[in-house]
Amino acid sequence: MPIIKKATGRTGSSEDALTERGVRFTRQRKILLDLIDKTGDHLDAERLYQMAKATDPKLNRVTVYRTLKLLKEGGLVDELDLMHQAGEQHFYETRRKQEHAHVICLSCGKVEEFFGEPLQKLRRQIESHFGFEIVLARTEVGGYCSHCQAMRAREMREAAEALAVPVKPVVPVRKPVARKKSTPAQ
Amino acid sequence: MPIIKKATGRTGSSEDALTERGVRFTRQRKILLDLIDKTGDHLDAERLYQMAKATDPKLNRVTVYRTLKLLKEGGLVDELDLMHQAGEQHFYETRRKQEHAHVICLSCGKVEEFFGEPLQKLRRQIESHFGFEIVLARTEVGGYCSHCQAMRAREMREAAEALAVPVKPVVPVRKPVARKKSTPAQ
DNA sequence: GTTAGTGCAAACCTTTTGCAGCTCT
DNA sequence: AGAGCTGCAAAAGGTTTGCACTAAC
Repeated sequence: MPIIKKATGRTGSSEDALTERGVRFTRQRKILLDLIDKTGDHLDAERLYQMAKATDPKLNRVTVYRTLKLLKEGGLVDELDLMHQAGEQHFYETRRKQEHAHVICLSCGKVEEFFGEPLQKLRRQIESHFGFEIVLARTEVGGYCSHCQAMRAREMREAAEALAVPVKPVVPVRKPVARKKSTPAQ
Repeated sequence: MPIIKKATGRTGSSEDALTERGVRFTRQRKILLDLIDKTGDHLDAERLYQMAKATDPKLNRVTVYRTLKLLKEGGLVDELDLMHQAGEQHFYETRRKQEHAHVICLSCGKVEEFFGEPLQKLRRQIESHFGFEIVLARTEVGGYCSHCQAMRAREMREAAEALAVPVKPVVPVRKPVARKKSTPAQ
């Protein structure tokens, strides 16, 4: 398997990061890298595939997976799970200099990014504590954003009133994952 | 879907944690909860299934998944990805009072746990920064343990000597996931 | 002209679902 | 008795692989 050179200088685009060591910067890879780079969002493979098809209708889903694997191994993109909020797929973002945590609202799905010194401190402590060489780190936090907290409180109150029982906190339930159902003869 | 009561007291076993709110503490669930509780390891669904079958050969894989989902939603167990070091499966551990990070060696697969104040500080900062209500948090760190660092250094030196080229650091490559292959007519 | 990359189809692993029958309480 | 749970079979979602062909260097 080819190994791609880690981005060291980043003179301009990410193009410089590839090329060395026999890795080819093909049309397909250019499209995909551009998409990941330019979209601020966290995209998953399927969405990336759909977007890439707009530019190149012949581009195959498999190429998306292979490219993502390459970029991931080369340290150009990071893979996220986002707490599996929407299923088992992975999400991708271009690797940034500054490490950050992802904060996911389990109700509305909004993702916030948190930068802060505890992350650096954590990293240093783990390295010195275990003599560990960190290659990648990922911290994800799931819960409820301020907006959804208010909404949930209201819903809970209304439900309680409707049932005429005293309000009692309930363990939060993750929204059921929207699985695509087969539509048997609609 | 039934909701199970969060463990509040934990007087002895985890049994008290269930029972309320119509959730039944069945033989199968007892077996599985015991396994997760007593094994220090991080088990995935398949391994858990195999181990449970030793006690109850009729226990079905589906029951494992359903039980894990229940325990997860009830906050009794935490789900880990362990950096997908071994594939796409999830790993489980009983929820502990003290939050901790998982440190995974990408070479030998060893998992260490790190407790430390940066984790608490991170949590507090995220809560106050976003007004976020944290339900669960997960931080995973991948890299090389001290043992494997030495090993990799040696291997690299040897490879370099064999090729008679100057030593040059290489981007670490994740070990290929061991996929079960179909054995077409051996 | 080589070597690496692509597309296609088919496999693969992990997890979920539908439903009839069983079992706790 | 009845809600809740289990097992079974079958499906789904997401990802990977084998192979012949194509494109980048």
